[in-house]
Amino acid sequence: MPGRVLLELEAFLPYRLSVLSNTVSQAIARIYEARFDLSVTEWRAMAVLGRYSGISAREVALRTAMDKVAVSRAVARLLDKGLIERDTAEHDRRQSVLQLSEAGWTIYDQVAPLALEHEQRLLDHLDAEEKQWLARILDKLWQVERSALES
Amino acid sequence: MPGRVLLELEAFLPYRLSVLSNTVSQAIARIYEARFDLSVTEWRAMAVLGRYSGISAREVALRTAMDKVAVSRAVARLLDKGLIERDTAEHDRRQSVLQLSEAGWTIYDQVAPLALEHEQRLLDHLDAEEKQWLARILDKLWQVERSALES
DNA sequence: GTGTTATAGTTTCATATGAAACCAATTGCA
DNA sequence: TGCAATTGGTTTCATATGAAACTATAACAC
Repeated sequence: MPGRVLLELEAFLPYRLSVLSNTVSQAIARIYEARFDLSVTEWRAMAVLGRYSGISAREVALRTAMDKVAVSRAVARLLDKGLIERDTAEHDRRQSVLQLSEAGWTIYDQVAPLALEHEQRLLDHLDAEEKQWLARILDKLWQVERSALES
Repeated sequence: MPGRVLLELEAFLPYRLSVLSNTVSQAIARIYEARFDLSVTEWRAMAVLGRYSGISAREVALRTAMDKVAVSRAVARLLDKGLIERDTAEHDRRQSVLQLSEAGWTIYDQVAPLALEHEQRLLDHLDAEEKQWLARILDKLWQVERSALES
């Protein structure tokens, strides 16, 4: 066996990120999937629409890092459930103009605090210094991947 | 609008983890999907078998954080491709005993260095201090979620 | 020992997903 | 102008996925 390279999965950053991210996301998802019958993609779309009302599907895709097919389907289901409203942009009739409906806001106002609460519970286990480093490191890694995507 | 809680997706830890993790994993996956016709689940199974030869499917599932259905299917495909071998455990004939085949090791020896190289490229953008904090913080968050799962 | 319960792994079924093809509106440009 | 290339969004199709049902073996209770 000539100097074989062994990959220690438990210590492999991409793997650790993936597992951590999945367990965290699933924990939160369980909250709103069961209680409000929302999928992760649906909630993500609602979350950006709560923050940026009136944006197009394309912008939802950009801001949620979902692909346009996923957004198209999430939008269709949310329309179906009456949680969002859709118009056509006047300046460009290809684009949609999306916003939460009354009913959508009612759900948003229940889910958003729950999600933030869960995040807080997670962050509560880190001290102030650790939180700062985490934010900084995520920013950096984020930018690395962003620039890699463009090249 | 009575003191509405707004969720800023770009600053929401679970979301940032998810996006970062996905872009990182996909970047690596592209390497071996195209070149070696391996899916993420297949490679993960191979990775743990490279490190822990002779374990059962159940243990593969535990160590990869995949569910048993996913493992079952990955194992089936890897057997098909001749990249792993399967026996039955003598002490418990329900359990399988899995290991990489000759051909499996040949692929492993090509993919493992590529994966580690990609990780390195990512970590190269962090200085020593940042790397230490990252490791420490991931450990902590990991444990939080682990203990949450048990309760 | 027999009956019950638990575990390892597979199969089934219904749903989720992404790539590619597609349609419609817009832009670029000769 | 008119026509090719681009863009926003949807649909199709083939594949991935997970929950639940299932099979086979093992462990436990009595």
